[in-house]
Amino acid sequence: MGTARAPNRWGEGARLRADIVSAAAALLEESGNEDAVTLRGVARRVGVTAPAIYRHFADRAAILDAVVGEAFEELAATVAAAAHREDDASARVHAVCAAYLAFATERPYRYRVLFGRHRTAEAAMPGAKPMDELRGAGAFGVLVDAVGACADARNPPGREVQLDATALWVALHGYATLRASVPAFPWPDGDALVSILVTRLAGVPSTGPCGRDGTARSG
Amino acid sequence: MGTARAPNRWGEGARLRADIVSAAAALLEESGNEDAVTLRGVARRVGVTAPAIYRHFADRAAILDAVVGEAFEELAATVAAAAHREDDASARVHAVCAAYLAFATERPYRYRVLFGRHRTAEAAMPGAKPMDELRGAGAFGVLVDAVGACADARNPPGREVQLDATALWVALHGYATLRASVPAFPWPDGDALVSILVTRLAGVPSTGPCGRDGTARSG
DNA sequence: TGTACATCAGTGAACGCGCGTTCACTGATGTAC
DNA sequence: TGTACATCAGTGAACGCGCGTTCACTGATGTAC
Repeated sequence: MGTARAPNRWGEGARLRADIVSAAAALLEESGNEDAVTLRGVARRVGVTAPAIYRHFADRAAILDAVVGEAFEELAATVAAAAHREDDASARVHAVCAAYLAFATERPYRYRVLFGRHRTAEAAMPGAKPMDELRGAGAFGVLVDAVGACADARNPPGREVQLDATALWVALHGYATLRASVPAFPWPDGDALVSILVTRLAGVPSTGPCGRDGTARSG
Repeated sequence: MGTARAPNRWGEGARLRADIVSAAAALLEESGNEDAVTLRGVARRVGVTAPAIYRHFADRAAILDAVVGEAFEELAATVAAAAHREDDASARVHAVCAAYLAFATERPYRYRVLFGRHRTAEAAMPGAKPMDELRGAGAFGVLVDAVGACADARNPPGREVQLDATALWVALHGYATLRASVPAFPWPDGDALVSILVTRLAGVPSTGPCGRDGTARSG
């Protein structure tokens, strides 16, 4: 693994930084374990000796922080793109949720590292922060906007958009992680469960009038 | 840490096994990290040398498996007890969900190890299993029964109990893990979110008639 | 055009550490006769 | 009641390993004069 690599030329040292983050993300995706992403392993993967990492990152933790930051940006970009593709408010909520779940399904460990870390410095900070200081605020904001637009369009006023969006997010996250962790569970086919979560939690119709139920399970 | 310990007497060697599992669970709860539960760390905690572990466990992984097995039993017992304390069908669903979340809140890392492990031998098995072969089937069965009894009592037929219970479980899991991972998020006060999830996903009223909304947020 | 020097991007060797696991052993407790 | 032996429940030393990190260094590329 990790063929030797010619040194970058003057002024191009920053390329190694990007390669380190990519290698760390790939290692995370393959090992499925944050602790398996070692500094030496990343160096091997990139084709560089271990001390070379220190020119770009203060320590091992900084590498993982960079992976997390990049993953948050990817997630936000993914759901924002899905939102922009849909004009209809209800369809947009469904599309955003589908994109969110697709990200979690296709990159399960990258997704996991976003919200699955405990005991980090960030998680240890007690009390609420303003939303815009939270990593992940971008993706959540897209969801809030989509749910809000849908509420404006057809729901009675008084529904609390932030609360609805939070409930929906929580449910999507649970589905994303459990489906990966407990694949042997008899999950319903297709997107039956997603439809139920979206329609019931955000008050968004799936098709036809604003009903409570999602598509029936075909089983 | 780990004061020296007199050897068990003849026939009482099994006591060490129980102590090992307890120590491993405690280490998990304190470190917040499965990989931090090392065989040597457990031995230190128990007050025994490392090789003594091998009299009771084949290897390090077997210790963690035992912790997981015990945690699944604890969770099932907790939710079953909550269910038995309530006669009213709707109140029972709420009580079961509250007990589930309380378990996850009070023992976050023990909870996390139940459903938060990826790439285990079990998780790698593709395809669905019969429910009763799944670890965690006990706790989930309690939830299904509670939701089912509530549906019998007041909901129109045709709602799919298994599907409703799955949606509810997924949402509870998401809430339990996210609240621990992202404490800085502006979570709604009290059990507003839980009420919403229970009432909307399982069709269970919180108080009064069978409405769609949970208790309003006081914020 | 040449040369001394500065800077960049990394290498190679070494450190101390804790880990999982194996091995031969020890001392206390029980059992057969 | 005594004694030889078996079993149990562990100990102590050692192994090879990969880890994060530090240190002095090398060779290529640029710049000042």
